[in-house]
Amino acid sequence: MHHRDHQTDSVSQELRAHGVIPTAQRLRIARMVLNRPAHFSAEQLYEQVNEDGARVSKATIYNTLGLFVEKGLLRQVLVDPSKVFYDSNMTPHHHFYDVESGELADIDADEIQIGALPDAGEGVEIEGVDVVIRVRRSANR
Amino acid sequence: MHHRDHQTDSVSQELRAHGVIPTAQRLRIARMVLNRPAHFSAEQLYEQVNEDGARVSKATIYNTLGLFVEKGLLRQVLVDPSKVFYDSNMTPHHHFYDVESGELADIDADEIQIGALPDAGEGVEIEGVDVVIRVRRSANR
DNA sequence: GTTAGACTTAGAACCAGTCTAAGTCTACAA
DNA sequence: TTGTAGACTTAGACTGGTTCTAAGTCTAAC
Repeated sequence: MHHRDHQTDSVSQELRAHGVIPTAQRLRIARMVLNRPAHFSAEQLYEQVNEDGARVSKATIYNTLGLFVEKGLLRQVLVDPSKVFYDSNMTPHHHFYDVESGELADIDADEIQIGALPDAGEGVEIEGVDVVIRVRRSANR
Repeated sequence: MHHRDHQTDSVSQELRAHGVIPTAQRLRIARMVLNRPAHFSAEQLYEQVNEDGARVSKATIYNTLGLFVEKGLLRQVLVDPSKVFYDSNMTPHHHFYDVESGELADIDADEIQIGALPDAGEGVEIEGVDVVIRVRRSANR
């Protein structure tokens, strides 16, 4: 692995702040994905990370994605039954999903007013609210 | 296949009304699943359908679920990254998803007021809006 | 320097879902 | 009643996203 200043740069600090030990692979992934709105699948990330010759294994891609989700650096987006998408935008927001192209677009949380949430019951904690608007860019025009 | 009155009963008519030719397998599945609120996976349906000795193949389970979704008799619910759930409640509604147990519960559409939807753009048709509230029945009590 | 523990890796394994090719059923015509 | 066509069902092979395993690498601390 090349020697870089892995200890002091801002991405490194961001990982530490979330309880993630920064390794070369995690930094490489974090630089491509965090601090920039991005929607991507594990496979897409794998290809992007290894564009210039294989460096990071698939197992590490999956391990890192799982870890980043667990530590609050990424969210999963479930829109395609066949694979998981990840979203680096951690601000509260929702999604347009183009059923035909598979494209995802963010919707700011304040563009959708959700009224009082129904009571979930005793001792039930709400972990998150996901809104997906499925759209079709029809064969018009 | 046993002889029953496949042509005139109400389930049969419901299938025909949705453009689905009623076969013995489709009727068996429809009777277990339609006209009753139900959340289930393909695997769960496969087991339930064949409780008393194997009758309906996995391929037919998947074919039938896909057909029923296409014809508006069922909806898919994407909450678990590893498999698809199906919902026989076709009235507009949303879901609580218990992250730990995997249980799904319906929320009536009118319990969640969604404000004006953001404009999706020119010639873009909204196919559906899915709201999932992820909950955790914490380790209390 | 050694060591321990955490991380990464290649490749095997897993499993939900799809495909294939052969067989079955049904409706209908002759 | 037989033949035929088209739609459906089936077992089992296959696919592809994801996870597991076991061995190797790295690094921080002693």
